[in-house]
Order: sequence, then structure tokens, then C-alpha cells
Amino acid sequence: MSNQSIRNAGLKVTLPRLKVLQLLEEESSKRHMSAEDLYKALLEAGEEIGLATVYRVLTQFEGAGLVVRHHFESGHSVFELSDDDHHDHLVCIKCGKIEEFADPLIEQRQEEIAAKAGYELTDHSFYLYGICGDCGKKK
Amino acid sequence: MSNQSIRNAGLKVTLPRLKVLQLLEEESSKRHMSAEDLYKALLEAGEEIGLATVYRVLTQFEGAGLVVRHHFESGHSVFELSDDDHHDHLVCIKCGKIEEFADPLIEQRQEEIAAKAGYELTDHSFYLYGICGDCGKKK
DNA sequence: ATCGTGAATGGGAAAGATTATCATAAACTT
DNA sequence: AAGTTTATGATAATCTTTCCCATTCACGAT
Ligand SMILES: [Mn+2]
Ligand SMILES: [Mn+2]
Ligand SMILES: [Zn+2]
Ligand SMILES: [Zn+2]
Repeated sequence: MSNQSIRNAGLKVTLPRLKVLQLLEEESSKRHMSAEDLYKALLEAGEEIGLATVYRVLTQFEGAGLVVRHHFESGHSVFELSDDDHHDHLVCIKCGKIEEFADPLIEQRQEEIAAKAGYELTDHSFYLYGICGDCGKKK
Repeated sequence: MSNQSIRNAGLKVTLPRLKVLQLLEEESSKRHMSAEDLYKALLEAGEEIGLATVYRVLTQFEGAGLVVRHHFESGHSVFELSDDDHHDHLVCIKCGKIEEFADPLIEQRQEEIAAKAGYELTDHSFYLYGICGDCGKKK
């Protein structure tokens, strides 16, 4: 239950935190939401929450590993619930559709590259951009 | 000569454009400069240039393929002169040092991933973050 | 070299996203 | 229940980038 996830993250269980987390869990389909997206969705759902709180909570969740932050080309941050198994993203530059993928070969290669340069790898950011099948046809 | 690069890009040769491009060429060592970085450097060099112009010119150069824009974690854009051969980046999260690398295996794999998903790949953004040898020692 | 005209520039205002402030409210402790 | 600590929400502030528009500049034609 989200209740427990928040505790495990070392955070107090407050209504705003609960609501944000639950919304992220429900919207597992419409993933990758911005702070503003979440804020609006909560308002529409009749919740009383401040935008600043949404930003704060998301940053805390990120720190606790509960959510992952992404910077797609647009520049601003979008979030998704942290999954057990890491994945990367393939984004259609026409319609915005996002495919998720995991590629062990690339993951491993990253380690090799970092090691060769004497770096200890802590993170990576990897996005592919292209034109999806649907958008390609329409052209 | 930068003069010619600008013409080839289909742009008129103006003083601001010339100055920005020359600065990027000189600073090939301190690569990856932000619009603000370039603006300040030009002011200090006694050039009279507007910040808005720097932004405009960088966007034009990017469109013409003269420079490449990066979004490191910081959020804002940094630029570097476009090199003939593409490279990606390995960034130290402690000291900010940047290693550049090119990995044909990863580049190829990206194509395969996109193809498998029915996307036509147009671009990618790939950054590795870690702790460099120097910063690892100090710990 | 001078002119004319459309394109480029610079300064400041505006926008968009995120963070900082701080008085008030909600949680926890006792 | 009271006191202490922490979180929240409204708003102001910040930061980066873009927009606006009057003025200046570049360059092909004269
Ligand atoms: Mn995802
Ligand atoms: Mn580079
Ligand atoms: Zn598409
Ligand atoms: Zn370092």
C-alpha cells in the first residue's frame, strides 16, 4: 500500500503525499506526468493541494527512490513511479508517444565505458527520439 | 574560416554571429558553454552584444548543424561546436569534468531498438553520470 | 561608393518552470 | 490535551529563455 511506501521512504504519511503517490499509481498507464499535470489532476479530483507541495513531494519521492524524474526534450521535468527494473525511453517527436525498453547490452556497455575512463557510474540518462509507425505513415 | 561556415549555414554574416562562432572555436577546450557563459565572455572581451542575440544565434547555429545543444542534469542548455563525428558524454557529478566518448556498438544498438519498435530514429540524448577517478580518491 | 529594403540586433518586458519564504495547520511526543 | 516539530499552501522571487519592437545593419542593385 502507498501508505507503507511512504513510511519506508522515511517520510511522514501526510494527505498530500498520499494523494500524489496514489495518483501516480493509478495513472500507471498515462505515465510520465509533470508536477503541473499532477497538480491539476488532483484539483479536478477535488483535492485541496498546493502546487509548491506537489513539487516538494515529488523531489522527496525522487530522493527516496519512489519516483524517477525525466527531462525529455521539452526541458521541464516529468515523473513516473519507480519500477523495480530500470527502463529507458523511445519518444515520438510528432505525437509524443513513448515506448519503454530495456536493453541489457547497452546497460552493460555503459559500465565498460565508465570503467575505461576511470569513472564509477552512478546514473545515466538515455532517450531515443524518432518518428513512430503511425506518424511515419501519415507523412 | 568561421565567415564561410556562417554563409554555408545560409545565414548572413553579422558581427554577433561571427563573434559567437569564433568564441566557440577558441574555447574548444572549455567546451560546453551556456548562452550566459558566451554572453559574459563576449562582454568581457569588450564586444557589444545582447543576450537575446546570443540565444537567437545559438538556436540558428543549432538548426544549421553548426553547434550541438546539450541538456545536462542542470536543466539549462549548453552548447559545443558540432564535430564531424558524433560523440556522447560522461559527466562527473562531483567536479563536473566531462569525458567524451563514441561507441559504435551503442549507436548501432539504438537503431535496432528503434526499428524493432517501428520508429524511425532521428536523434538521441545519452549521458552517463558518475564519479571520476580524482573525485573517487578524495573520498 | 551610395541607396533602399528586408533582415538582424539589443534592451526590456513577458513567459514558463521551479524554488524560497513564512504564517498557519497538521503530526507526533509526552 | 498541550507543546514541539514538521509539513503545507499562498505568494513572491528566481532563473532561463523567448517575445516585442524601435533602431541599426548587411548586401545586392544602382
Ligand atoms: Mn518510463
Ligand atoms: Mn562534447
Ligand atoms: Zn508518433
Ligand atoms: Zn570529478
